[in-house]
Amino acid sequence: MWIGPPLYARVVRGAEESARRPTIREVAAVAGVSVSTAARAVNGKTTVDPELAAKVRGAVAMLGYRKQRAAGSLRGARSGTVGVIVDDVTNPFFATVLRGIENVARPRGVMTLSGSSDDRSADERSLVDAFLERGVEGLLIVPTGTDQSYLQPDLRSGTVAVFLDRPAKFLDADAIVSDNVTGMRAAVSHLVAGGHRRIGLIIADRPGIFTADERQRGYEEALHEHQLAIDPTLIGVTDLRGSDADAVTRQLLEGDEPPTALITAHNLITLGTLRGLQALERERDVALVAFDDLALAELVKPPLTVVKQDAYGLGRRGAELLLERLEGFSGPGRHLVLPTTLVARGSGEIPPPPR
Amino acid sequence: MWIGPPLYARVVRGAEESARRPTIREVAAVAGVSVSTAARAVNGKTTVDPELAAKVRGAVAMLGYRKQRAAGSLRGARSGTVGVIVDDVTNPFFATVLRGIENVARPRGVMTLSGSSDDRSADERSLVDAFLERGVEGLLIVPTGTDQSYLQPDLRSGTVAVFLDRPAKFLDADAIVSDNVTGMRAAVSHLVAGGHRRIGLIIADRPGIFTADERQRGYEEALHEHQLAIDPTLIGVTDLRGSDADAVTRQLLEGDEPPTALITAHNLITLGTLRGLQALERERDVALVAFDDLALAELVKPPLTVVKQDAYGLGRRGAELLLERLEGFSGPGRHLVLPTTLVARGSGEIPPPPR
DNA sequence: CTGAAAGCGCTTACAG
DNA sequence: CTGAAAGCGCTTACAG
Repeated sequence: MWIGPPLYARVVRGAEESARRPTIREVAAVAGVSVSTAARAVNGKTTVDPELAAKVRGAVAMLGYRKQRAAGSLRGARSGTVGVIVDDVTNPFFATVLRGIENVARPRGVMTLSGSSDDRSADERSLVDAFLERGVEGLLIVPTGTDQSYLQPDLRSGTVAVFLDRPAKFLDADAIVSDNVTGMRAAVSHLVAGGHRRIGLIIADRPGIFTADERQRGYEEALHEHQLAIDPTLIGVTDLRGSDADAVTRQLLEGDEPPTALITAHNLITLGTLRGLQALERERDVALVAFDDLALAELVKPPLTVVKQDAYGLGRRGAELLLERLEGFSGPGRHLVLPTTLVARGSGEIPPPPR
Repeated sequence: MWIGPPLYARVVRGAEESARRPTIREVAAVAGVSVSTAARAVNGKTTVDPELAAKVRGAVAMLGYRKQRAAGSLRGARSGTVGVIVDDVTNPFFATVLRGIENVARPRGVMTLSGSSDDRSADERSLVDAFLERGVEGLLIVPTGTDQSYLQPDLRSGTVAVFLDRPAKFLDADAIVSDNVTGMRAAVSHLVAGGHRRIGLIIADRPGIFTADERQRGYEEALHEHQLAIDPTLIGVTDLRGSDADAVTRQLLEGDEPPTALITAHNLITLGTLRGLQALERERDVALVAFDDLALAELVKPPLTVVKQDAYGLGRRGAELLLERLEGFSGPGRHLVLPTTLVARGSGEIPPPPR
């Protein structure tokens, strides 16, 4: 076998001082086998003479060889990456979704590229572009409100997409969501059972966002079911992130016929509402049921009654749906709905004032 | 120009029904230019006739072309990815670090592969392996305790690594950490100034973990400075995640000469300690200063006095250090220390009981 | 400003 | 079980 000068030089120098990474060709040269055999050994194929495989392992260790999957993926090998887009990793709900994905994907050799869209469609799209350029096999997306039909061509050419927490719009794809309507109905029913008739809802101003719409629908359906009127003065609307939930809460409680109980539609709103209640010193006489659990929920006074979502399960099951398709499943989009759980801790069991 | 049958067929069919992604070659064919020119246009090089560039853009749109960076990175083009390893994304501290990284890297065209090590060295290494196989240009790592010298060969061949929250061991590399010692000293001094003499510390059992060691050192130095003895019966040790901090706290407070104030060494411990204090109904008479802020810290009773770390800054500045090296900076490892801030909210201002 | 050609590091049939 | 060779989709000198 003839070894050209540059290769020869590298092999002789070993891994000492080069700026380049060693290649499979160099591994093969050092091990004294062909590139094919070196590649087979590196990839753990069983059809390799154990002695040669050992030589290859030795060469790999000596050179500090690392396979570059990018090269193989050009020839059709899997890239072993998926792209994940969440609203904001900094929100524990989405961090938990991400961890659920990772815990399913990683043991199967799939790593996650991730990014936060901050619920902006433009950011969602630029993240999708960036991920696809980088060869992800699939996408797990918490979609923004608008429209996901832009993914159609990519789905046709083999990319797989699964939508988390909210379904895609104008696109047939797998989706996995929480049972927002039932969760919200449970919150309302719990308060009604506790004697409340004036139940306020504090929700973010996100028309078109699935979770917001569904939760509002659950609220209205439950009121209807309990023969209670939908009173717009009981519904407080915050900005997208719920950063003014504090003020909105106070306003709601300072109305003429204020609610005796409140429901907050997501975890960031809950923070503001708690602040508002504490500022008014009303946290012990206004009932509160919060959508989403919080780390300190049991430790505030009174402890927070919540509707828990299975954020981790959203990630896990979503990743499973994706991996099934990467391993060959094809068929129309599947829609999974994960149950929510009402956890009574105290704040939701405050009775209405006697009248 | 001769177009072979398969290419021709694809072009004629358009993006309709293929399972393959369109290539730059097809874009070039449709636009009626050479591959070189198509590539130049796609990459936004200015040395392209505007008319041809427009044709190329048209072909790109028509075919739904997406560049495969993997191919280019084989020829030396940048991969536009970095790998991030944190302890656990589910911990808001690390999620914020990750977001800080993303917010610096993404505008510069660099996407993040990420994973949680759960503070296990084996997981750290397998994540590093997985990321390097996938062609990351650099690594941002919250290292586990052991030893990072295994990265030496990769650093020599051009990989860049920056260590976050804790420095690397046995490896010369950039690192950015919080000022744990000063933060802990501030906590102790604050309590001493409030009249406390018996100040307990609840810390995780992580010998060799930089943050734990430094915080314990800060605690001991500050006691020394204030002429207070280091009393082992005032130091409670929890497991790695602080999941038994509840029990450890109660034990500490039920000793013969219990502390009148407590310091918790990280956010997960704080949750357990608060639970322990509430169970004993002592949260209003034992002072508490917590390392790390928490979402509901202002809303518990009494509101939590904390030593805040700049988690976001850790991510941002860490990413900046990394990008500087990717853009050519070389030199010995730099070490940055970010200040911490004591935020007095109530729990840390509880006076010791009169004696 | 444009195009033909080489080559990055792998994987993958194919022949032995 | 092994090896020689082709080729994935780009980028990059190089020649015009």
